[in-house]
Amino acid sequence: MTAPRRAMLRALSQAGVPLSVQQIHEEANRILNPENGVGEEELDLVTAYRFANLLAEKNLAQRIEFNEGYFRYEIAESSERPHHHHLVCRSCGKIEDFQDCGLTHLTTRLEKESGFKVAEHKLEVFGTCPQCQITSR
Amino acid sequence: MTAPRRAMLRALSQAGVPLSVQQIHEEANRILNPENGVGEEELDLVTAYRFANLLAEKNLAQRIEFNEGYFRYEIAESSERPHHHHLVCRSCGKIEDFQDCGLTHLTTRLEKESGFKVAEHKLEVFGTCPQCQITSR
DNA sequence: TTGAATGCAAAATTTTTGCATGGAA
DNA sequence: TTCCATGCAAAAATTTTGCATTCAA
Repeated sequence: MTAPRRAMLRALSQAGVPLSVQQIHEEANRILNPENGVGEEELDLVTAYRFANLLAEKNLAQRIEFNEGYFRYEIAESSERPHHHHLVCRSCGKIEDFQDCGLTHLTTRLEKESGFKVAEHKLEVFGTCPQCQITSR
Repeated sequence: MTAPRRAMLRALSQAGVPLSVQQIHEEANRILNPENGVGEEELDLVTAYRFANLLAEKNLAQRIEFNEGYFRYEIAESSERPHHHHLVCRSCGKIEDFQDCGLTHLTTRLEKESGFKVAEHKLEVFGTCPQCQITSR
């Protein structure tokens, strides 16, 4: 367990929302040394890519997509942070979690109808958060 | 309406499943001239990128993500092809559609609980298709 | 001490942009 | 004719790989 990895894990857990590799890189560098500016990072972007891939391979993190064209990473489900999905504000990017997606019913139905064995589902909900609804009026 | 665009639209509609830009490019070239091999395409990959972006901007196509790290494109919902989601085989890549995702309930609940105005949801289901379940035994 | 993780450089891949040409309407 | 779409070249952005060095255990 090295300092860069500790910083990246901390970045992920304190963010509380899925982060892109770029964001992991930025946040982790801030944690390592808040004084540093851009270009004087101690943590290389390559290391962030490698670590993110590693986490995903080992199923320690999940890859999430918000229709941005790249992955975000989030610490895997656990008893502390159980199965959940995201409600994303298209305007300001705010992310809220929600649980009880109620998809077990659907899963059962699909398995019956299609013969597939369902392993997982990916659900993200997009809209406008309360603040942005006011602002945009 | 040019030949390349006609071919790309036809590729999308005859595929019936969301295609990546690379796939749109390949399929459209096949349609334009089945004799051509790789490297002698008449349709440039750049054109496929531009057209895919155009379709998405104009809401004539939807961007779909299957956790592959890139977008797939699918002709937008219509009365002929109403709101649906995808059931994707992780083993062979087979894609089946399904309707009645039953998420209006969830949407209502989320709007009430979070104050968000929900605009859309992304749902994709992953698993193993019947054939692959047999093969992998 | 030793293997794994890192940084740096470079390469590979993917996507976008600029610009002159060509073709549809 | 006129403007938009295209191809080609090049650039930009993103992600991966190679390798020597460093560091945690």
